[in-house]
Amino acid sequence: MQNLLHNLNEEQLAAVTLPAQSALILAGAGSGKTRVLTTRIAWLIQTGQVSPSGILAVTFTNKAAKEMLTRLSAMLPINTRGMWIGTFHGLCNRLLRTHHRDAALPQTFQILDTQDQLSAIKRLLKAQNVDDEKFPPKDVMYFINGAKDQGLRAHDIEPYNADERKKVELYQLYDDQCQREGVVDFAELLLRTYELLSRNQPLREHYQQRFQHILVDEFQDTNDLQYKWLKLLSGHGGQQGGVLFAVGDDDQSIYAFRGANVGNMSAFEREFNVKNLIKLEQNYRSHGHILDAANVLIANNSKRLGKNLRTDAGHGEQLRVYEANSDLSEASWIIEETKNLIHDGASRSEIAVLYRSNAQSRVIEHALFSAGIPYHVYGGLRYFQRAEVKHAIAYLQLMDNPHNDSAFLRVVNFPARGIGVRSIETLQAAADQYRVSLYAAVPYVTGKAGTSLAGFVKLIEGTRFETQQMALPELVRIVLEQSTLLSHYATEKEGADRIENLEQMVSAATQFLSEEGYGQGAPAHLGPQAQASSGTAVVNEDGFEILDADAPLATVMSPLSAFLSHASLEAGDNQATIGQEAVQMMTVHSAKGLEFNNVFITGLEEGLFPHESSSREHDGVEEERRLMYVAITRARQRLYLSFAQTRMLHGQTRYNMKSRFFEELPEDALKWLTPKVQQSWFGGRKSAWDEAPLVGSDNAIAQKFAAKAISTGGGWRIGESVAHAKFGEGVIVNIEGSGNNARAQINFGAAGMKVLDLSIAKLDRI
DNA sequence: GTTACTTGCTTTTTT
DNA sequence: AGCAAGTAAC
Repeated sequence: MQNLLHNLNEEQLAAVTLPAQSALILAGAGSGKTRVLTTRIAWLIQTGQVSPSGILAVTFTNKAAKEMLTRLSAMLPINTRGMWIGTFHGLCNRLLRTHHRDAALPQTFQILDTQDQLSAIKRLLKAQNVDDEKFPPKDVMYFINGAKDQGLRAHDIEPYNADERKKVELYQLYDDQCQREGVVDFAELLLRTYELLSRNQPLREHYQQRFQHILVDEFQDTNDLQYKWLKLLSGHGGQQGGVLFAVGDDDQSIYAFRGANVGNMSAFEREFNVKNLIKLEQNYRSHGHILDAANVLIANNSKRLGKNLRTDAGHGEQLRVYEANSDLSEASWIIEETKNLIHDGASRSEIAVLYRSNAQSRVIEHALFSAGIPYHVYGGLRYFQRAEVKHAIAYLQLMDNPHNDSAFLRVVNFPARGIGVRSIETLQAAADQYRVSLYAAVPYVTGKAGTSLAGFVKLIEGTRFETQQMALPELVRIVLEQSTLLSHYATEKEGADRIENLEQMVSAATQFLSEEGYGQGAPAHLGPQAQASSGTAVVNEDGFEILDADAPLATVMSPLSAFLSHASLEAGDNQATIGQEAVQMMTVHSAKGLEFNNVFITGLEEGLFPHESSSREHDGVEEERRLMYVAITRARQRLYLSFAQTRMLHGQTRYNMKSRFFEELPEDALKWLTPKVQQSWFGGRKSAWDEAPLVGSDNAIAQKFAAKAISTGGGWRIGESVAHAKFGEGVIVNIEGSGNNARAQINFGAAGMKVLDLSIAKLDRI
C-alpha cells in the first residue's frame, strides 16, 4: 500500500484516493495522468473497495488500454486478462457478442472498418440510383457517422431540406443493408450497445450493479454518444450505478473534427454534480522555457477550464526558431541539426520531427534518406489494411458469414476467375428480387455467369468443409492456398512482399490465440455453445437469465470470429518497424501521448499550421492552437520551430506567412537562429524577395523567384493586392511566364480564382 | 475481361 | 506531385 502511493505528489495522491464520488481530473500534459488512473484502480482493489470485476476502464486506443494493463499487472499480483479494460469499441464488441440475440445481431456479426463502410455505401448508392455527384459517398458516410455519434437513428432526424431528407432515407437504407448482411460499422458498435442497454432493463441493471467504478481516459475526446453511454452505465439519474472517474485535458482536445465534444467535460461537471475537481498541474516532462511557451500560447484560447503547468526543472534552453527559404532548405536544416544532435550523443529515437499534415513528410523523408539517417514514419498503411491482407480477411469472413456482401464482392473475382461486372449485375438483380444476400442468390443465376458463380460458392463451401475441425492458424493457411491468393501473387513481379505479408497472417493467428487465451488447438469454427459452461450464468431477481460478458472472449466468440474482430478493431502496427534506432516522424495528432528529448515542429506557416481549413470552422483556430500546444509539450529538453517562405504543396508553389503562433509565444523563450523579421505580405515590410541577400545557405530558389517576379511586366508581385473592373479586389497568388506571356493567378475572393494575362488585363494596385 | 490512360482530390485519425 | 479510382480502348 505504501508502495503504491509512494512517490505521488499531493495532487496525484488526492486524485488516487478520492472517495467513491464522481470526479473530474484535469490532467495537464506530462502530469502523470496514466499513472494516476492505474494507481487509482490498484488502490481501489488493494483497499478492498472493489473487486477487479467491478472495474470498468475505458480508453480510446488499444495502445492506451495495453499500457494500462501492463502497468496494472506490475502494481498488483492479479490476472488482468479478465478485467474490463479496453477501448469503447472493444468493450462494446464484447457486450454485443455475448448478448447478440438481445441486440438482434447474428453471433458472427462482422465489423466494417472505414474502407469497408465506404464501399458498402457506394454499393448502396448505386443500387438506389443515387447521383453520386450530388451525394458523394464520403458525404453520406460523414452524415451517417455524425448522426450515430450523436446517438441518432434515421427516424430521430428531422430533415430541414430535400437533400437532407434524402440523406436520412439513405441512412435508413444503409442500416437495413448492414442488418441484412450481418455487419456493423464502428459507430454502430457503440450505438447498438447503447440501445441494447437502454431498452433492456435487467441487462442494464446487471451491468450497472456490476461496474462500481467506471474510469475514463482522455475524456475530452468523448463524443456525445460515448458520454451518453457512460451516463447510462454509471446509472446517472438512477439510484444504482457506478462512480464515474474521468480524466482529461481540455487543452489537448484535438479531435473535434471527428465528433469529439469538449463540452462533455463541463456537462459532466454539471450533470454529475462533481465536487471533486482536481487539477494536475505539476509537469514532469519539459524544461521551463518549453512549458512557458505552451502556457502562454494556450492562454490565447477563450474556452478553457483553466490550468497552468509548472515544473521544478530549470528554464533549460530556449526554443530555437528557424526561417527557411524553402521547404527544401527547411529539410536540410533539420538534417544538419539532427546530425549535430546525434553527434552530441542524442539517441535517434529521441528525436521527433512533427508536421501538421502528412503531405509535408515527403521532403523531410527524402532529405533524411539522402543523408543516410535512419527514420521511421508513423501513419502509413497498417498491416490489416493492406490490400492483399484485406483480400485474405474477406475470404476468412466468408468462412464465418457468407452473407457479408462486402466481403463477397471484394474477392468473388479476385484472383480473376471470369466473373465480371455483367455477372455481378445479374447476381445483384437476383439478390434484390429474392431479398437475399449475393451469396444466397447465386443459385438463381443461370447460364455461363451462373456456372462461374457456382464455382466460387463451391470453393467457399469446400474450404469451409475442409477446415471444419482445424485450428485457426491452419485454417488461415488453407484459405490462403485455396483462394489461390498465394499463387496469384507468385506470378506478379511485385508480389514477393505481398506473399510475405500473407504468410505473416498465419503467425499473426498463432500469436492471437495465445494472447487471447484460446487453446492453440481449438477448432477455429467451434461455436460458443460448446463452451457455454465456462461463462457466468446469472439469474437476477426478475428471473432473467443473463450470461455475463465476463469470461474470456472464447466463451462468446469462435476463434475465427474473434480473430476477425481483432483485425478490424486493431488494424495492427504501422508498417514493419525499422530495427535500427530511428528518427521519429509523425503528424502532431499522432504525437499526442508521446514524448521526446528533442522535437522539431516544422511548417509553422499560416495556412498550414494553423491549417487554412480551420478558419472556416467554428473555433477552428482554437483547435489548431491546442494542436500546437500538444506539439510543444511533447518536448523534454530541446524544441525547434521552423517555417519556410516557399513550399511545394500539391504540385503548386505556395508562399505562406509565418504562423500567427509565433506572435503568441513569449519572446524571451525564443531564440531566433535566423534574424526575426516583421514579415508580412500585405502591407508592412515588403515581401522577403526584396531583401537580398537572403539568410540561409540555400537561397537560390528564392532569388530565382525574386528575379522572376520583378521581371514580369509591370512589376507585379505575388501577394500584391489588385483591383479589377469586373472581378473586384483580389490578391495575386502566383505568376507564370514573363514579358508579354506573363499570366497571374489572382484570388478575387467571392468572384473566385482567375488566371489573367498581365499584358491584357487591366489591373490597378490598391 | 483486362489493361492503359485520364480525372480528381488532397487536414488531422481511431476504432 | 502523387495516388486512387473511374473510364475508354484493347
